[in-house]
Amino acid sequence: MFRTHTNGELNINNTNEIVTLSGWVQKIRDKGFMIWVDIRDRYGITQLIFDEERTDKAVFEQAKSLGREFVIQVTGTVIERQSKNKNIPTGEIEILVTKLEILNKSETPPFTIEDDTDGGEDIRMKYRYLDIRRNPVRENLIFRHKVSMEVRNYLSKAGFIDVETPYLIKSTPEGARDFVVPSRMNQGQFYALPQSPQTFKQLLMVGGMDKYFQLVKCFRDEDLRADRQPEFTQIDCEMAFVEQEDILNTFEGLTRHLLKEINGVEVEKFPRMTYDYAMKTYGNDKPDIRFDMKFGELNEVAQHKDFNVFNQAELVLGIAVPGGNKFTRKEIDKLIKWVKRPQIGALGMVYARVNEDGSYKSSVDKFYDQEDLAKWAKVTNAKPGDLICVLSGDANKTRTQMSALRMELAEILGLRDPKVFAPLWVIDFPLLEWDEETNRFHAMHHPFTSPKPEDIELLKTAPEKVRANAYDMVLNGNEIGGGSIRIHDRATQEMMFDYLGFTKEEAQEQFGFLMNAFTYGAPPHGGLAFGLDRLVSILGGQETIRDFIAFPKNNSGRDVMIDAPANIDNEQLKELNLKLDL
RNA sequence: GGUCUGGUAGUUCAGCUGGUUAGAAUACCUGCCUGUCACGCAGGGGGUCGCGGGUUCGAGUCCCGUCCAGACCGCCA
Repeated sequence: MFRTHTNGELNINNTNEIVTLSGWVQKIRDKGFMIWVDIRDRYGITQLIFDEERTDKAVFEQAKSLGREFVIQVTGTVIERQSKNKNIPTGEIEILVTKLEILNKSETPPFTIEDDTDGGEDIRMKYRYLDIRRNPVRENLIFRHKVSMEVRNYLSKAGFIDVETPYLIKSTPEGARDFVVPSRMNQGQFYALPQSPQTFKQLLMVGGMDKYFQLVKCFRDEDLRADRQPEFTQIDCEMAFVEQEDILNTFEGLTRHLLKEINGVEVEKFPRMTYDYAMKTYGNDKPDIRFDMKFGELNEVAQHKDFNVFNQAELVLGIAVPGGNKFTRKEIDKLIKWVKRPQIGALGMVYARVNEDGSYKSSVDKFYDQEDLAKWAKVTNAKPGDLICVLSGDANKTRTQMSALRMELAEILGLRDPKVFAPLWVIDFPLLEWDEETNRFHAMHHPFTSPKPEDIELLKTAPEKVRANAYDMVLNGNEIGGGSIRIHDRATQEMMFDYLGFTKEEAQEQFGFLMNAFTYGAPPHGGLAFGLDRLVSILGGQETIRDFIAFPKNNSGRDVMIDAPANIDNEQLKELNLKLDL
């Protein structure tokens, strides 16, 4: 037997018991006459003691040979410590060791296995198995486990059936780039890894499964970000015989359950916001509503004077920064420099201070008097002590820039509290989106999304105005889930493919299986998918999803631990009938 | 595909307008230490300054190229 107890459970009540413990050497404190060794496992830390008087000489010498991260097994007596450590649960006792066995030695690890490690991202990823021994990473993985178990339990109890769908499927040109897998048995042909099990879950609805869910890996061959991995996990769900309202209620229920069980937070009914409103008010389809700073459109109150920058602008936008008047000139200059960075791309920023006495001081006093600025304050809802920031130019660009500035300001002001949760639904997304590159419409969500019946007529005259039965769940400025009511009849689906620029033959070749299925009694259905990695990281209060993934990829899509992707040898290429042209 | 930032000891970093033998902390090794728990004290070892080229009497430092890492933009139905 390797252990009678874990390293986190012994306390003063176990005094005088003879126990066996196993674990890793966390720390050795050699005082000469006495050696303390902290032994660690997943459950905690227990202090071992070896001393000249009470410990057998051979064991004492053996203890001197230990090093960091050695795996050891000890047997000894639980004794009360002379000086106690109140910071850890086992801090009142220690083990007077009578038998020490080194189960495995260890090289000196490349970084310290501590909460505040000295290791950088790169080295931690290369030795991820050591990184996982650290409390924060281990706790994150356990946290993820808790979230996914809550999800499974909740959905299972609600009658959802977990069905696995295939990973080796067919490449389609819509959406993100596919990861492809060559087929040996079908030379010259390729599988694709699914970007999502979309069509399969719809076919499950045709198959009468009614309520389906799956915690499923999805793959997208696109560039990475701090919150984006090439393989990621979705909580994928679909329901038949439902309207949008049923789906919103079901998954609002799930999210509320998670916030309560995982975070102990009760939230109100989720606010709903149309896509148009979100874009106009926050410049963004995933607004962070933990704080206010809504956009105010200043065209009417700022375009009557000689200030040409504003007069020539399509849109003049202002936001009121709460308490922003306390910013120094230097801090404001820094903000101006920030919006002028190429990533943001604003040409400048106009600002107006709202003094405590209600008077104004702006960077454009030459053009605007107190009365003008009072109107700005009204439109942006600025109060005394605030700072009004104004950007102008092309409408879409200005909204995007202001949205970035709003988030930056919230960050500076500490308004993005990870312990505060502000979920909402964004609804009525546009069905189509014009793509400049290919000069045609793209499905904004995906081509299986149904248009709102009352907007279908617009498809002929103003396709960009057609709204879809599509919705996103947004939490703290992140899209954590999205879905739609799907098309479930062949004619509408054919029409959609037609609008998206597919020929009849292309549509049939790529999605014939789905449209055929629709002709055999497909029920009305719809669903939603959550990004589990992102959801977990937000509930866990952290920015990056990487620390909630056991073995993540780096910025360039590489696994630096196993060094993948890698070359394959010529034999393998030959077997697949592939030639490299590099 | 693009913008920005970085690459110096095992690790995290400092190293100014180019100028002796490239530093600190931590980790590691040795010794000392009668209750440590971020133990303490003394000593020691440890460097292809990412790589290639250039400018210069002289390059960690300046220039060009390149590779790697990170953040962001494009992209992510």
